[in-house]
Amino acid sequence: MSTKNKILDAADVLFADKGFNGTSLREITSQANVNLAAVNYHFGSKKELIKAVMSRYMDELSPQLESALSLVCEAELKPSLHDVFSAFIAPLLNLNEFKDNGTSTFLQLLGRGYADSQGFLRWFLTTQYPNVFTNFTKAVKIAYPELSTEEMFWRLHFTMGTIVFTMSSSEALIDIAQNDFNNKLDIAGVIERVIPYVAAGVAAPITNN
Amino acid sequence: MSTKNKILDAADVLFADKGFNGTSLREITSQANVNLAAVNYHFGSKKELIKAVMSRYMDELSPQLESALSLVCEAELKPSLHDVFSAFIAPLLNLNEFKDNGTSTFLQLLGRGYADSQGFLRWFLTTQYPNVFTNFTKAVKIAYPELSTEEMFWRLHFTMGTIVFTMSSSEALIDIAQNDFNNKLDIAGVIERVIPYVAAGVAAPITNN
DNA sequence: CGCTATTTTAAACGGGTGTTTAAAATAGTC
DNA sequence: GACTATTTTAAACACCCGTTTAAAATAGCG
Repeated sequence: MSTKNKILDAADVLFADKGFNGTSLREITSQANVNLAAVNYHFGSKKELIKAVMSRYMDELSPQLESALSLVCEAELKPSLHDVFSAFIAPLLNLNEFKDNGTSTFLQLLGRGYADSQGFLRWFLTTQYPNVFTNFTKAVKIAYPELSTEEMFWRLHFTMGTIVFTMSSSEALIDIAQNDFNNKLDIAGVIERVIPYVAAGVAAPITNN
Repeated sequence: MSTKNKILDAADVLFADKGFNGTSLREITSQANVNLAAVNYHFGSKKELIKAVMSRYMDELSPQLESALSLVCEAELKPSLHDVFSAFIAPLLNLNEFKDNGTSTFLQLLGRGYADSQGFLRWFLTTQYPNVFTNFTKAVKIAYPELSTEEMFWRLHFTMGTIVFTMSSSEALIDIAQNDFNNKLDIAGVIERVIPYVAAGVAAPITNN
């Protein structure tokens, strides 16, 4: 395996676990059995390494997400919000075949990216992968046309928050669920539980103010 | 003003803005016009300072929250979920009188605490202020008795995620809302928008699996 | 005032950070 | 097989971190 991939593989697990700021290049390179300077040789800087880690997932995910969403939009029947959000399930779970624990790791990374580094990752995602966002809002608009653009903006951000936060602490939650309720749950189970929640949230009655 | 309070005031703004790990003691003390060593003299360590910053808010908030929730529980009519979640509004907004931008700052701090330092703040809150959690789950149980304890566990965590994530990036979102929709919004407006969302999410139909 | 206790201060400590350097090792090509 | 280009390596760089020290300043009090 190439040095570049060894670094990427070590980095995304550590980044997901301890955050971008909380993971040092020395941890990454020693985990990857690679010289410290290799990161700056192959990627240029730590910031570029972070971008590369995220790109590896997004380049795999975003085409699947786009086609799943356009499939929902072009269906015969008008889709429900539950249909729209369910379109995310398969592409997200496919990340598990792309890489071990890919789904969980990617969603944790997403959560880290929103908290660390003052929103630079948000900028990166929305500028580098804008189609995912526009296709998604288009699908929601079809499923719930009464919702104003502004109201939708807020509710989609609430949804983003729910997903990202849940997944970034999903391992701890799964542990608690297993201890307290003796219910063995995995990442797919969490996703199936969160979909009805966010669909109902977005579908909430419109407030009049 | 005492050195201790000067440090606390500088710390909570900086912590909210850049996270706990992302803020150095040198930034805090120079912002507070105070000597670097004062933090360790008055608080013992950075970790204890973080606890002190959170305690200052929680000690103000938690009694108000407890009484607001018990008031909802003891009302004549069975409360709706919207009633339960609305019980948070007044106590949270009261933080603005306790301190400038108190509501926004506190919620941002909460969001930071969940992301940084691998859940030590979650431990701190649930062990030091457990009544808030138990009263809240009690209230939800009254409003929606059909919901199993396990399902409630998950939905309350989703809710926590929505709130925390939204508020930790609320300033950026308010800016976007103002530019794109020319709609001047403040933290109270965000709270009023998120309440219907989370209430509907928790009230979602129960999945059968 | 004089004495003690508290608080503030400048300086240093030991350690970790991302990045750069220049030499050594390896791979690729004529 | 010699020569170039790419990759790897150990070492050092400059800087920031939380914490500690011991002396200086201040406050409180009989």
